[in-house]
Amino acid sequence: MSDVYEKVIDLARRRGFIWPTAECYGSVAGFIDYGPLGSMMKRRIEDLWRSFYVIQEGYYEIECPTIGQESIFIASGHVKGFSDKMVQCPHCREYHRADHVAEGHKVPGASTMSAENLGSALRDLPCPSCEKPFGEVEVFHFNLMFRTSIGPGSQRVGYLRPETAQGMFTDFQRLLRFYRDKLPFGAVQIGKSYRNEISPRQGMIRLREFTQAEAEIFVHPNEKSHPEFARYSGYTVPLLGIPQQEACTPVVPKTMHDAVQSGLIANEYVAYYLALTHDLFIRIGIKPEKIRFRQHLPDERAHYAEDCWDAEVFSERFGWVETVGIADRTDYDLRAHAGESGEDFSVFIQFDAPETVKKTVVVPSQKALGPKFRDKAKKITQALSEAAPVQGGITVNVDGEDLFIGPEFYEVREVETEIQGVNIIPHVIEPSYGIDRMCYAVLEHAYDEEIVEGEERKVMRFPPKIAPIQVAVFPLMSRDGLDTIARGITDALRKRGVLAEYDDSGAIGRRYRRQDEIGTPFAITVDYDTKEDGTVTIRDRDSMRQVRVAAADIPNLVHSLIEGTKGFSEICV
RNA sequence: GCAUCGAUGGUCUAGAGGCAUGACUUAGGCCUUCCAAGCCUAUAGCCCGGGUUCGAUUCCCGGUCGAUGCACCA
Repeated sequence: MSDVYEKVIDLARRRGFIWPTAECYGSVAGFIDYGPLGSMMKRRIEDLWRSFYVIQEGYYEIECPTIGQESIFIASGHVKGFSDKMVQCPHCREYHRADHVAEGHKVPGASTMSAENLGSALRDLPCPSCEKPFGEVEVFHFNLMFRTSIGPGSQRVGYLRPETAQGMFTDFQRLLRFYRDKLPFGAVQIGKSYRNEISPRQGMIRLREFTQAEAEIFVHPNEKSHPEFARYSGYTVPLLGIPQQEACTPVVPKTMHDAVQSGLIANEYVAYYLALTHDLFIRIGIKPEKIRFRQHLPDERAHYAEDCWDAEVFSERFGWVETVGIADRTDYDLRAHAGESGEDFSVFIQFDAPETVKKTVVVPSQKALGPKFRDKAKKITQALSEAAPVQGGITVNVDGEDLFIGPEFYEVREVETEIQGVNIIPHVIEPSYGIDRMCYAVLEHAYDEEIVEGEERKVMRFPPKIAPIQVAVFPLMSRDGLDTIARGITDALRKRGVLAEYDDSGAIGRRYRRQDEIGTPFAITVDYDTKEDGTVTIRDRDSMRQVRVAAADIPNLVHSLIEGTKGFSEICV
């Protein structure tokens, strides 16, 4: 038991936060089960995320299938781009990225080469592990997407989604209607995504099935000022921009206002969600000194992305872990789906005032054309209105025949037309959260041990809002009617919507410690004074301080302590 | 996926080719008027498959999971 990771994972396993999946069959790497307390905590984190994105921002949540048809992922680029060309050395049986090996030996165009060509390029190159030349090898694609088929005996290919984002793009037209054709708007989704990682390790950090919370915010390409930017413009966030990374200088704290003004962050939208993420991280219990925002370097950023930042959280075990990605993805995704589906993914932007455009046009005279040209009149009319406006006769081509139409058959007129607006393809701002990584960070950062009267006390210092069990209720002795009173208080708390646990087994000190270890923020104890004056003690997990309060006030008091509208120190006076 | 090492009650651990230790936890009881006290009792274990052997949890081989290194990856 050396580092915090082992202690945290041990505690999480013992107390029902995180379990290896299906242990009775021996588990599989990259999959985990959330136990009773872990599920509760994860749900509370997701709900806090919702309170930011859905309630505060007004981006409604949608829920799309985790299996998608092939076209979706052809459009998104995952069918092509989400796979690696791999090669196995026939001598030492090690796997390598074929393109990386070729690049290492300066094979021109290695990164874009086909599998066949890469195979022949590798023939005489030495294996990076055993140095022997590869010889005749097969270069194969390893796609990180789980592939399946839809329907019985069907040829229809499906994939388990590798991200939740595509659902918001494929529902774009419906969403646009839902938001009554106005930009900006956003939609979010919390759900499972799947990536068939080659070798997942690092416990909860790299999973094959994981939970993402993603927001896709659709904005006008030229209007990237967030309407609520004032909320976070003075908010300071630790930034590790490209300049800092290139100069190897430390993180700089900057207000969002300054970061946007100086051009470090591309626009207000990106900056806004950086600050919001920081805000959310603090609220779920991630330590401020273990948060930084790192900007993607130009070569790691997707070619279409305008700007991209990762929120990284420091872990004693894993170092800086990317937990959230916040990117301005421009119009790439919508254009991709427009191209693949042939549908229109644009938004009509109405001008404040219609623009009037003066144009000279040809107005054919139907009255004159009809009698003269009979059945050809219709086509001639059409051709005339598209012709350049010249006086004195126009030659038009109808059914391969050039016809001269005299000036008596048309009129050249100056007209004013009104243009009501323009069609644009919105840009997408995408904050994408790895919920499992957040859960791990919360567990690791909450873990604490201290020595109390010569005994080690393990405490999970979760924020009250995140703690799975919100309050524990104990009778000092499980007799003399104290247990009945305590059960009554437990019921009253439950009626108030508080998750309360009753416990009367063993010594009181042991019961406090049990709750400390699972991070229950408050404990109510019913003692003999309760029978006299109707008061109970309420104990604060972090300070271990106790105050007497009226038992009748407990449900409302605990509720406000959990919601954070009241702090424990306030009730101590 | 490769290489090395490991796997014993829920947790930590002793152990040997022939009855599997101890501690903590948990449960029940006694005791106890606020921070893992004490006493009694109980529950619970040799990762899976194959081989060698009269007999394997122990030795051998394969697998699974975990740790580490390499590779891979956000």
